[in-house]
Amino acid sequence: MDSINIKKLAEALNLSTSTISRAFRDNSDINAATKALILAKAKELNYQPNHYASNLREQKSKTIAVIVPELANNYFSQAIHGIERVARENGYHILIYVTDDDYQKEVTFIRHLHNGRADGIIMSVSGEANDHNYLNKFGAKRLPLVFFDRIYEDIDTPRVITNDYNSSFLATEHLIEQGCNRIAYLVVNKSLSIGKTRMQGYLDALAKHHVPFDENLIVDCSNSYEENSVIIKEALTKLKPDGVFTSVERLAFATYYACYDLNINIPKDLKVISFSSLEIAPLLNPSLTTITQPATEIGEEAAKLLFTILGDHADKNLSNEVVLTSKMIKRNSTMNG
Amino acid sequence: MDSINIKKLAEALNLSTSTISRAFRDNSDINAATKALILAKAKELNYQPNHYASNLREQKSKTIAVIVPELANNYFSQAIHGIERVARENGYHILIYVTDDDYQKEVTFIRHLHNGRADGIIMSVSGEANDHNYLNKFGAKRLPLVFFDRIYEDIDTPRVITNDYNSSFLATEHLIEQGCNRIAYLVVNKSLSIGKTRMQGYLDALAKHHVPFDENLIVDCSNSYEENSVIIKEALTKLKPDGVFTSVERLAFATYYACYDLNINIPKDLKVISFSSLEIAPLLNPSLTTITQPATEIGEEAAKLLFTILGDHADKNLSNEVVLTSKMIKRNSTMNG
DNA sequence: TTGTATGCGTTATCAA
DNA sequence: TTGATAACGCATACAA
Repeated sequence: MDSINIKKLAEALNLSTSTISRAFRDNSDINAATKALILAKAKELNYQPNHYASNLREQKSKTIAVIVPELANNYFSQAIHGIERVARENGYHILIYVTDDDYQKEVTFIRHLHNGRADGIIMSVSGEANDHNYLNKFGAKRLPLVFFDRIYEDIDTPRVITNDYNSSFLATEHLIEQGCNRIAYLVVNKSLSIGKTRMQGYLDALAKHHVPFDENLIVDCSNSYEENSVIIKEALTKLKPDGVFTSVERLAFATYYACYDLNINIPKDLKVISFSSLEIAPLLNPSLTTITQPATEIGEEAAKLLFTILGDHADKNLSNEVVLTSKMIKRNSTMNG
Repeated sequence: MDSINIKKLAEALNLSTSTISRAFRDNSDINAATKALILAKAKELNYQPNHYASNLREQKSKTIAVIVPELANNYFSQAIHGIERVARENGYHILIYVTDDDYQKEVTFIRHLHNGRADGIIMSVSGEANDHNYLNKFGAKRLPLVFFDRIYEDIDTPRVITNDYNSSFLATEHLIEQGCNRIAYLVVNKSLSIGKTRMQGYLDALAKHHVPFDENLIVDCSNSYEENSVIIKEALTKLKPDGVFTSVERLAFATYYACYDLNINIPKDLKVISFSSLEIAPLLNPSLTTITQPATEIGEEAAKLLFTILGDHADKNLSNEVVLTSKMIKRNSTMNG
């Protein structure tokens, strides 16, 4: 192996390894001149302190892991971008893990991360329907963890969420004001906390406006594009809703496709509103009314929260929950005439 | 520190650390019974071999770095997803770095990755316009590197690309066949190899069909949304093209917005075709004719290529270039009447 | 301000 | 089949 290391650099300069080491650590006492000398020679020889040796020695990795259910989703891409930015500014690196909404993968990822590879975890969860008590099994050794968007309510850890209840309430109210009284609510997994919160806003808005609630109008969809196509088409033809509120953007897309196929006119026959971070919602046919979550900001806040925890050694009374505000943007998919 | 390590586990079982270590390595000779015993106890105590110690010892990290210009882009999200999948299957982890199209960041990332943190790099480049000779400065120590999509032609390293020249040729020909003879070509950076290749297809198609080439119709755009809006509106009004071919999807979106503002009807007044991996292109108004790259597959191939290199110790004659095929999907944005 | 010596947690070599 | 020991590359306590 002809690769450079601290010892060779030390020999080349006729110095000891500790002096070399000090040149790369900001706090240590070292003569400015020797430091400059060392850094120059290091550059020449392309030397960098070995990351794994440093981390083994210092017992931390300057790395955080990000676990998301999916990547082909504007929301998560933007959130990751936000996390990446803040991490970079703090000198941290990020590892990405995609669960594909598979609970088992989530458990495996988390388990394996507890081997020193990461100093902390930022996660949007996948397994609400399953036992998430596994997170409590690490005892005091559990890595600092921050949830964003999709959370486990019974796990006590900081989280960044949006005002979903309120947004759902307003979205439903908007549909009612536009004249809808048979509003279908499309959800991927009713038992997900995010699904439940969003559904409650829907229910309460119906109640407030004395719109009768029909349980059949809660349509439970899947993660499969093909299955959803069937489910939604059947719902549209059998239930004849005049409004659709979808809890995630891909269900809105599926609704659009279904309407194209079934010759249902949006917004004339059916009004559609959706949670979505799609930047080109105005370009859809028709332009889609959205509840837009501040995805990038959510990622940034989650990262900041994690760094606060990682930095703090005493202050444990940091705010445990950050709630950001989504914005409803009315477009043609819910307009009249 | 109450955390578990190999020594404590050894003590707990009255065994030596070497035996413990062997239980976790598949190749070593070890009594099946003791191995089972060790693994059971390890699970009980939540022990996992420390990643950094292992890596320091073995001089490899089982980690690859992925560097992309941006994340809020369907193409790169899908590509990363593909990379992630293959990496996972091979027991590798992935680090994500976003350059925001900043050459300096790219250089910094690459430099810092040469400290053992990653075993290899998969990158779509950002700095074609700059000096990319920095990649040759590492000598024999340069990490295995695979390019995808946006490449440096003068750097000798494996790459995964698509048949861009051909796609551009066909796209331009399609517009000509639809009756266009003033076809604008919108590009982000003319000097990027990907921009050049794609442009050549455009030029050759014009030539083949004896459509006069007007240099002004090559419109050089930027990375700023606002700037592009101005540039494109001016191009549409001054140059009066009857067709637009955009080299990246966000320029197609910008064109749509501009046309909405200027009351230009697509496809009647202006036909639009674009490179794009947008899955909801059919939902746009009007649905967008695209040249769709197999983004996920590109990511997968890039990862496979890298793993071939990482695995190979002798066979250096592996194919240095993988070319995948894009597909043109005709939709309403280029249809007549 | 610099050098010496030790240990971080693991794996490989060698001996038992 | 198992154990003792050295080494991976670095950072710190302590000595000089």
